[in-house]
Amino acid sequence: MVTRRPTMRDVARVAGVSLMTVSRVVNREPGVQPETAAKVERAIRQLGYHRNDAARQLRRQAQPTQTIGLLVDDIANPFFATLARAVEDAARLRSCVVLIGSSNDNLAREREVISAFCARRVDGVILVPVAGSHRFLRAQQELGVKIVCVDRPATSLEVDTVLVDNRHGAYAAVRHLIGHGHRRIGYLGDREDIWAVRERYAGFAEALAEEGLAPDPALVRHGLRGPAQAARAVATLIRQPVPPTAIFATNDLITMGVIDGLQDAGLYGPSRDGAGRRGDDTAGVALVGFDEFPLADKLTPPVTVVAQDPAAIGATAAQLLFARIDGDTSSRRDVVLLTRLIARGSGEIAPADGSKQPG
Amino acid sequence: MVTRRPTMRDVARVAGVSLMTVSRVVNREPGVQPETAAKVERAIRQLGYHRNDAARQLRRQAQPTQTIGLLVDDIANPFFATLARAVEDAARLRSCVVLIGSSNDNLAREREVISAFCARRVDGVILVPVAGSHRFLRAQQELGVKIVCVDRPATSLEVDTVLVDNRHGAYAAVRHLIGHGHRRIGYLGDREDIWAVRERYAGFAEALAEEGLAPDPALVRHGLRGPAQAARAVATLIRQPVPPTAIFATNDLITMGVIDGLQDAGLYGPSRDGAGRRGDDTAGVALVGFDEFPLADKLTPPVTVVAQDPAAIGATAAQLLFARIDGDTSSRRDVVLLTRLIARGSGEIAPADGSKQPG
DNA sequence: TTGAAAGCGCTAACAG
DNA sequence: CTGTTAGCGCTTTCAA
Repeated sequence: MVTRRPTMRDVARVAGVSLMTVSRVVNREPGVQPETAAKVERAIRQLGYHRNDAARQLRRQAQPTQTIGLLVDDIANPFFATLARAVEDAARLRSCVVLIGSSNDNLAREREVISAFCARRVDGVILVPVAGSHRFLRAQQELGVKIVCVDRPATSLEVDTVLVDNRHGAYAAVRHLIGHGHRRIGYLGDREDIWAVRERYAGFAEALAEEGLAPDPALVRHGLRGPAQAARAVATLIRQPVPPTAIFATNDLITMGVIDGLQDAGLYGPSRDGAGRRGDDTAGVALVGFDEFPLADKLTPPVTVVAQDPAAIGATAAQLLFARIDGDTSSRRDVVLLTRLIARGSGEIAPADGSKQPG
Repeated sequence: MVTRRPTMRDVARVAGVSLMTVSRVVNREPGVQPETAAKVERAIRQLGYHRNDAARQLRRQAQPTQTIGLLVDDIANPFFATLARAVEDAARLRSCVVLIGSSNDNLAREREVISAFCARRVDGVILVPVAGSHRFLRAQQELGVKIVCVDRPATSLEVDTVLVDNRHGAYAAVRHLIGHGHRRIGYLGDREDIWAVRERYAGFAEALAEEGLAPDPALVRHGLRGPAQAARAVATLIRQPVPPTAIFATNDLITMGVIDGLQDAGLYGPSRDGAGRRGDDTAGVALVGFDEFPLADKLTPPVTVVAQDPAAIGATAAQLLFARIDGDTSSRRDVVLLTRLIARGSGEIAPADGSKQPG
């Protein structure tokens, strides 16, 4: 049986007091006789009354709704899921609730979801901005919705931003491979319209340049979406006349795809006597991937990665956002968190061939 | 600069019409002169007007808020993250937005989060119920909040539920190990107060019973929370005088911990010449885990699992919930989805010893 | 086709 | 300490 929700009026009637007294009790405002309050409490319990926050919000105008939005690329991705958890934890400490959405790297969808968030009057939004212009957010910003960008900066938007040192992370990864004797290093990257991806490519190129090398177009693949495409791409790379001896992958999904592709080719796995289906006497291809991922340390060989800390990113973003919601009007802040190279094995494999051939 | 949000009144003034006309245009109601509508549209754009859904809701009473809540154990867990994504996708098709929360398997926290959801007048909640009584949800249910339980049934609550065949999945896993010659099978399980865990244990016991065996207390560990505890537990199991030749793990996190523990003991990894730190000449311990997880197929050996389909679970739950929100008042429905044993290698390892010793 | 009035559930600002 | 009045932004109802 669905009953009408009891209102303060109902509670007031039952308790035999005025509506205002109920309001005061409900909101724990001081200055209510304990006995009166007790009567009201009793009525509240009896009726199963719960405050209607929407109505409350309507009246209290500028007051925060204690609701924020979180828009990530894909909440099913462990990286964003961990980030989301950190945001949620921070929000809960403030009795704030989190609306979640996945943009799927699609600007129209991002817009649509943000719109839905704003229609519910969120206090703020933490956003992994997709490529393209975010000018449409300006309007919301001017209406007081606080915005923090994460993972990538938004174009045409003055907002706090939390990033990691993508370029240096990629640089360190490639230096690491170079340090282990590699000269022919393949690059498998996500869509170039993603800022972080461009940064990582720049780091890749910078490390090569230091060695007097330049990215070899035959060893570079852009625009990979997901593991399947990465697996196919790596398969073509290693079938070339002079294949790469090492691979740099620009994110977790691509790294997983690369492992898949290399395993299929017998170029990833236990060092000798493995069931490699071809290239029996090869020592395998070295691999460093951007992004930590579950079980990276459990593979054979364990995967060397450039790790970001998604929980720290989420917590930082939440901290910035709530500061703004609390009235911080200082100029825009950019936070850059460090990445960390975790050497585990896959990145320390020596080149299979004699190496040292000129770039 | 933060401006006051424009209201319908503002739009009406600018457009030179009445507030009601604006309302009609905003809600695409028929019966407005195209020219009048155009004037209003122009004013709306000029002012950057957006409808205040909270106020709208207030007046439209019983109408849905197009907001649902999703409460999982931990959104950072890939299983729940994937489920969440499926729910979100279903919601988006209805312009419905999703509030997310993690209960951390804590009843008080569950209550708190659900409370926050209901204060925002969600139309419904998809819930992974923690152990304990959920009677407090009855009140919300009577006020019209639809509830669907997922992964575990809720006690003292009449609600639609989406489950998987936990018992049979576990049974199949253990039969599989028995079929490969194992008789001493270890059990590493999560907290017994979780319904699904009890079901899985029952399936484990049932498979053993068919073989005339009973669970050996020395090989059974309950109450494991997370990979670290599982790793420690497996370490003690295998140090026993007569260790298990195979392990059944009741969820993804425990499976990962087991792999960790076994790797440390040199009992998991490439079959020979591995860098096993002890037990050099052992063939390793067989392992089947409940739950699929990323990279399970990439480990050495690849991990045999009983897979659930979290996306299907989420989609099913969303379907049930939205049917209720749309007015389906039929009696409670329980959906049970099948699990699938995926043999990959770790579950097909033969017992290290001569085996065949009596239970 | 358009508009005026009333009121959803609540709180701010005053009275008593 | 408690109550009255007005009104948040919108929709419902009815009248023009």
